Amino acid sequence: VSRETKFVDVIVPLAVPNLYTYRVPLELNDAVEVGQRVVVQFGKNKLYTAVVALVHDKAPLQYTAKYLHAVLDEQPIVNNIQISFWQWMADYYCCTIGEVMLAALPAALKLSSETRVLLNPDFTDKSQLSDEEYLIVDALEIQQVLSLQDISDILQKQTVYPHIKSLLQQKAVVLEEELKEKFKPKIKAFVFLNERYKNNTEEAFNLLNRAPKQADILLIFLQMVKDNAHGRVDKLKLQEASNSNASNITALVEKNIFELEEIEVGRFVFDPSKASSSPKLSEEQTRASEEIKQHFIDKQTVLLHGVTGSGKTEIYVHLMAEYIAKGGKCLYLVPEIALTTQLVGRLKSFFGDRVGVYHSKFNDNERVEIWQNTINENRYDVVIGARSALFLPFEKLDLIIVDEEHESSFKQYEPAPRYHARDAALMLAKMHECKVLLGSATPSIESYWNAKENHFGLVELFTRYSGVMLPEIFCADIQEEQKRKKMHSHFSSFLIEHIKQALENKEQIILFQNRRGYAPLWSCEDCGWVPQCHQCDVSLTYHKHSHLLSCHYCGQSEKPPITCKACGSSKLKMVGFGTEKIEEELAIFFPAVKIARMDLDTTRTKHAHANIIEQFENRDIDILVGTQMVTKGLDFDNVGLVGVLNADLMLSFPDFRAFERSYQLMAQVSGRAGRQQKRGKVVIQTYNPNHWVIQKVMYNDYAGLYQQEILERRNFKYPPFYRLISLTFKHKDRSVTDKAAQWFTQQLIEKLGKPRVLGPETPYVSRIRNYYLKTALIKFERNASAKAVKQILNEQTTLLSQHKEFKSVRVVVDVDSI
DNA sequence: AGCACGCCGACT
DNA sequence: GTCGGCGTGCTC
Repeated sequence: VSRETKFVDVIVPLAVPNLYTYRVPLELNDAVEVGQRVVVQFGKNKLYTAVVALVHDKAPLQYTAKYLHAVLDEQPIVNNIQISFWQWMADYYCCTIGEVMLAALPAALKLSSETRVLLNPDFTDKSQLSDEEYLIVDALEIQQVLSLQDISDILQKQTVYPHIKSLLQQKAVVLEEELKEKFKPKIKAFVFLNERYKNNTEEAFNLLNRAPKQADILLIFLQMVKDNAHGRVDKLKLQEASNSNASNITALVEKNIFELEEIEVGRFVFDPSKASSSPKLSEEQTRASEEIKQHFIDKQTVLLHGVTGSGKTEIYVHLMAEYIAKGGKCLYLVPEIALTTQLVGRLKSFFGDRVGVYHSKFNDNERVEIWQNTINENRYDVVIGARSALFLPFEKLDLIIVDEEHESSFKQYEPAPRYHARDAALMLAKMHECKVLLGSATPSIESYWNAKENHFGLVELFTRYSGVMLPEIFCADIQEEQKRKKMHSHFSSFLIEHIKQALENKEQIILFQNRRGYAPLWSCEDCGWVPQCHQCDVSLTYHKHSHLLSCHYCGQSEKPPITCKACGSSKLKMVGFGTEKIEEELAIFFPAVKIARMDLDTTRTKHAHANIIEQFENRDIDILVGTQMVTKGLDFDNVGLVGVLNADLMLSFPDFRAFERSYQLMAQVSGRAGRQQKRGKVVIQTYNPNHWVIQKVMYNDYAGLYQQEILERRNFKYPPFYRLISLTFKHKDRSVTDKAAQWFTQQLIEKLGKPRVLGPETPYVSRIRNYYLKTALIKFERNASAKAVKQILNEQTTLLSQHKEFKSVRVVVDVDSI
């Protein structure tokens, strides 16, 4: 044991800005390492699990450091790269490293203490106690242990600490902080035959001649164990197979015929690797894969742009297999929603149990298991996961794949860290010195620009893999049909006709209605025109209470026009309709048809999403109505028709990405149509069949979309030419929020210059849980120093927290907000 | 995030 | 008068 006094700087799991220094007790000197979890007392008496970020010998000068309570791990559970990655994320996304740690660690690794109140056994004289104190002591005599919440319930009061404090002084009670280890390894019970009866089963059966059920179980056991090298059988499976219960088996154990063994098993038991070789690539795919490798020679990142159905997944698998053959490790990131059993199954068929899967629908214990398996670096060759998989403790990564790179769900909004997984992956790759492959059928404008500017390598695939033709795309002109009175509520006769046809052909149908279309827009009933902001290139949003149209970005507002600026009609009104309504109406038009809906409401539970997909695959559903969910990662082989119910609603969403997103959604959902032998059809309902974005969709012209859109982005100062940081101000008093937001933006304008600051603006939802909201936006040139801007922003936030009128106003900072 | 301290209204 | 509510500041 070394004698010198050590100190550790730790990350506490709270939204506090700094690392905190603790003194290491001498006896733990050799036990403490960077990346381990330690127990520290932080504040009055709370214990927390902190992670060691630095071990050093410099005693703090300003204060006396507290001692560490304990070291939880023998080996680090977090490596140095992760700590740098956390720090980068905190700096870049303007949050605390504690918040990053909270997001990074699976909950079961973050134990925190609960204060427990116990009676002091030496305490007898209750005469001096107050009424409340008496109540507490009384309850403790019955229950022995109480939590602070229990006491609060008993007293029917919020404030309990003063009473506890008084009881402590009178030595009536003692406090205890209990830390609970939350991770429980999964235990499985196995049954095996007692040695004595191994070669003499007859004797065992003789013992059971008056217990037919048990004899039955033994018989089934013997059958099950036949092709089992270990001579053991899963207790639950035996129970199931013999249709018995736990006590039947216990009886056999008591008779010493069976023996029980409890074994810690992984939660993820795969079939043994099928060791299938990597997939056969088509000529096109081989070319793409070779190009990717060529680019990797001098580029860290490659963008793979391949139309839907071009077989990007096979290319990923092929590439990963090559890396793995050289001993490499891969991370495969997908949007949460695309992480379907279909995809995971495909990966497992190639890589067997060398695949780890990590996402938010796993429970804590499962996540800790993957975490620990990742530390044990040879366990997985590939980890497939949603954005949080970035935080796994990889020792060394060689390839990161970000599939559906354009997906906005890679960006986390709430809570902090508000990070974008694709962008964070690029940084993580830099730290691991590894390669990144971004893949999409409809790349984000930013990524495509990066590729065009030679920051990324670009590889494109224009043909579909299996020879399936790209679908035929039609427009249904809503305006035209309205004139001829042929619209049936939300359905054009054109679409209805195609639905009928598809049903007759026994083909399945997907109808797509964008939920984001719920943004309240003011729109012309005759031509679909939506008022636009003159300086921001976004649609104006209608605010009912003020009866004003206002811009989400610059905050300018105006009165709704009386007549349509496009066609002169006076039929202007608020619009928006959702999937539920569509499903309802559809059931009226097609009463005999099986219709299902897939959106956030119908997929809340763990397996709901998979169930709907399975039903659709089994053709138990004829028409699937859904939101964006239906556009993601699903491969069905019998979809004859895809309908987009209202393209205009997404085109006029008040967001500078409206066109990009509309194109992506329409292209992705169209990609669902088509069968092996037959070309699929897509019907897009719109007021503006000539809208340039719809035209690009119809001709599958991504390059055209990009060319047009990149001009708009430059003109209106949006990414990739400018970066955005959005600010949200919150306070309980409306006028305080307003004034603070005004003051803050004014200060920023002085420091950053007028054109770089927009707002403040009242967001559409202007009050949440009694907090009034205001928003503002910082826009700055791509080549300006983001660090400098963030520093100014941080200084300004500090000033706000010192301002006597505004100090209680919260500011939420969202960097690269979408 | 807790928890303490300190300031203010509404009850014994 | 005090109890208990809430705003503010600090935690190594």
